Amino acid sequence: MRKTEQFTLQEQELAVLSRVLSHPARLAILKFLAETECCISGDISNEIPLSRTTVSQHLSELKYAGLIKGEIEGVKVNYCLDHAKIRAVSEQFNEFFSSILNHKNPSCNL
Amino acid sequence: MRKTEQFTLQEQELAVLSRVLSHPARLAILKFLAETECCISGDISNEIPLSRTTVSQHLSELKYAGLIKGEIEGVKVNYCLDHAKIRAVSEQFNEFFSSILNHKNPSCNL
DNA sequence: AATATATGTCGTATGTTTGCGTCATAAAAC
DNA sequence: GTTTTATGACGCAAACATACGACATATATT
Repeated sequence: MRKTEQFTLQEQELAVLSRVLSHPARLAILKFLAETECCISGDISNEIPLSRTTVSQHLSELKYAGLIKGEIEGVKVNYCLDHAKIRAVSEQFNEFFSSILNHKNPSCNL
Repeated sequence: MRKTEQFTLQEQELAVLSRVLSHPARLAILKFLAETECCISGDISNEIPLSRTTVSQHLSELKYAGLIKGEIEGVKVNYCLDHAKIRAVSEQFNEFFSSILNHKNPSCNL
């Protein structure tokens, strides 16, 4: 039903990234990982006001999108931000906003 | 079901903005409005590969979020970007990304 | 070996989004 | 005043997302 394939790759890509950022729990996880730098999955579940399973799901979405990395350490899993990817995503948003703002045309006066 | 109220206002706000940007049609509409500066609703429906009703719905979401403005002109409606709001949103994304990137801590080596 | 701990996967219920046809409204053209 | 045109609102079906308990797995501890 969703007709995403009708749009440009740039639009699809930025839409997917936006979707990943469109849940407050995922933003909270990113912020928490930024503060702690590295931490085990359990710590994150304790910090986020949702069940462990739900947090695990959000973590795997963030990982799938490439925003975070996870490393198994025995029974535990250590998660941390992928700074390079996040920088790239930040750039992508910046470019989009710049591109739509730099078309200043005085004929518009609403 | 969505437990958004459990999170900070900043997180909720950015999540809502991200959601608005999370559909390629809405990104395409923003880009089209940037190129044409001002245009009537009908022009947008013709440009976007979705039905007129669906485009109208996306337009009202963008309008509700404040990213675009619409001005009635007789039977037609003239839409255009709200540059100030878009600049503000761009800033909000920037601040979020900066804040999570500026916690460089050498103890993380994944 | 048995138990405890950390984590991911699966199934499922519920809520949300998307897409579109049909209808309502209101200005413009005739 | 009737018809045409542009648009939004409404209602519905299909798809998708969210949240979570129960289960599976695999490493540690005893």
